[in-house]
Amino acid sequence: MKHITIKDVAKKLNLSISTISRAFNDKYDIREDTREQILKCAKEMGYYPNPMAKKLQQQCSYQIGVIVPEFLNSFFPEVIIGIQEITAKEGYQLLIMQSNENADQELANIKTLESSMVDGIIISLSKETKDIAYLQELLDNNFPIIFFNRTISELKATAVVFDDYKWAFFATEHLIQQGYKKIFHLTGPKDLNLCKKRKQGFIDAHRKYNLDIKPEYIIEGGFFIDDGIRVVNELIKTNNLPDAIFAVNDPSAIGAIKALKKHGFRIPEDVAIVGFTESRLSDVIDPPLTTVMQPTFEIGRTSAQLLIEQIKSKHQIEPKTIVLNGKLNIRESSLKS
Amino acid sequence: MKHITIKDVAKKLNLSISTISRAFNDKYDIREDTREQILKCAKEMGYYPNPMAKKLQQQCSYQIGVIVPEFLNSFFPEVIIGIQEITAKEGYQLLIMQSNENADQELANIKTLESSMVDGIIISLSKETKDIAYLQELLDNNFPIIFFNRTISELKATAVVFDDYKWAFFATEHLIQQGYKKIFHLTGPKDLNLCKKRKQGFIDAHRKYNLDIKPEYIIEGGFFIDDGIRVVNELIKTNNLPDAIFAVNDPSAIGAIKALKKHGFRIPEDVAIVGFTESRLSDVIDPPLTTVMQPTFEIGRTSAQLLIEQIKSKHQIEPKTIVLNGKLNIRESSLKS
DNA sequence: TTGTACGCGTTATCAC
DNA sequence: GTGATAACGCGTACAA
Repeated sequence: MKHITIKDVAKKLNLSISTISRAFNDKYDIREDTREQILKCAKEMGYYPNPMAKKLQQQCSYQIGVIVPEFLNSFFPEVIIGIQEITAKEGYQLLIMQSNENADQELANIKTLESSMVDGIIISLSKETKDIAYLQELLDNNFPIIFFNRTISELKATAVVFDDYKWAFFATEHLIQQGYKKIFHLTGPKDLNLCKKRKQGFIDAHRKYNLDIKPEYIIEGGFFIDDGIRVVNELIKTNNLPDAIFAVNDPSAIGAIKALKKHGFRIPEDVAIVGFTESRLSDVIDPPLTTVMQPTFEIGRTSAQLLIEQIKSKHQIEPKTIVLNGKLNIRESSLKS
Repeated sequence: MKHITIKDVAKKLNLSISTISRAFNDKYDIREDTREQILKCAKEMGYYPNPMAKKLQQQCSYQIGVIVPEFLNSFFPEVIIGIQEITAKEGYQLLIMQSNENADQELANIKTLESSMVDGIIISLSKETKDIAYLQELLDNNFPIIFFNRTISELKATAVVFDDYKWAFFATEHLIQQGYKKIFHLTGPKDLNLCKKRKQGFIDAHRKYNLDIKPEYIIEGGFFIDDGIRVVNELIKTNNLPDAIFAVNDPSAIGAIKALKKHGFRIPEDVAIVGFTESRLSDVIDPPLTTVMQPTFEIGRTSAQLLIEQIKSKHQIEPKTIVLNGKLNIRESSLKS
């Protein structure tokens, strides 16, 4: 099945290829009837411009690279759907890659995308990324990159983030207002901004209510179910359980719930739990998990919009940080009966 | 940041562009030392062949389209990861699209991918797809397409599927062997092969044990949590609960569990539940869900391998159906105490 | 309004 | 072993 080219159409209609081309790019003068004739004939012949040739000619790929740490949890897929919503409308396609939470893989992905000549990149950093030299170099060369959710302070770039501080504050405040006194925080990878922010929100909420936080109230956890299980098992073993737990994210919270239930503790009667980042799981776990809902689709849409803006504008755009808002979904896991 | 081209390298080294090109495509004669010199210099200058030009010249995009119904559940993401494993190695990139379980969207995706000149497509059909004329036309034109999981009988094409019949049979048999007698089956969209197969497995397992299936034992459900909830609520209302339920997939099973628990029924004491298609959720729900594990990554890898095979071979390849194997993960939700 | 001719950056087919 | 040169399919100054 050989592809029909512009030449075939030109030959068929006894016109030059430029005329055909013009009919398809409506920024040129062309008689309306020839234009219509061409479009009609082209459609009949099944012609459409060869994207490869077009890209080569225009020196841009109309493709956007997306790098996420993973897409097994629903968070990143939802963001990607948001991105796709915008980019599809503008005629861009997505090359989606995952870093697997691995900095080397991430760098390799970036280089692959770069050499694929994507017009821009939307990225959420892996949890272990520290070396940002290469990214910064791209940014300095005016290559369009938008960061979302997972960012690093040193990076001078446009980012779409969630107000982690505020909502961690609210989530903690919710527990305090429910009357819980001894509240533990399970943190995530400590280099990530969002973890720092969530931790700070946790601390400042206590400050507001003049509550003490002992050092052992803040425990290094992680992003996965297993992290929650591990940490809570340790607490149970050392007989040092809190009234309530504020986990850095939902999987971690779910791990905590599973471990507690396994040892016969009731939730929220014995220990209340609050998660972060509404996920499909929060409504499946028993009891349903109180958690902070992030505007995942919105994050995607905003990132995509900013990126396309940046791609289209030829001059440098001043980096800015967009902070999106969320919501606290209160469910059984944190309700004092 | 202008890109370095082959010309720049040629000029710098006082060589012709053909020589440079040869150095990068090692199928031609070239003196080893000039070759090394070129590669070294190119690296210093930051040159790499422009993929767009290469693609135009070679008339193939080195990109593969992937169309899935959704990627919010972990099933499709896992398949995609499997696909990526293989394609990345072979230098192909993925254009991932989702049909949103919508036949029109699916067709639009196919056409977009086609006009993007992807070298092939890997697709899992939406649950409502019936009109396969366009796909069949592509296939007849020798365009490489691999179907996985969701297929339609009429389609003459290579497919990678799961042995839905066998494992539905085993899952049902497991319930029967546990001593359950009145077992209901919640089905999925009835046009999909996999739903028909799972239903048949359910029926034949009963036949093997000479158990009757009354018509009302088979209930039209759906693929989502809400479908499970809806159906079970109806059963509760009409006071017609079974001993056990075999659901067409995990979300459906989880919906059933949620509805039952909400009305105070215990699982598995009052009603046992078995799901299908191991998902992240099956281990989060309480009690843990007995379910059939599909080799998601393997499905992806196999599909990718077959597709690449088909892309590389110029002549027609006889359609074949690859059937992959699974495993029954027995957990609490189906264990008679 | 339309046609001619060149360039985009490669690879491939010739000569030399 | 290396260098011209013609494709690949398109957009677009420039000429007509």
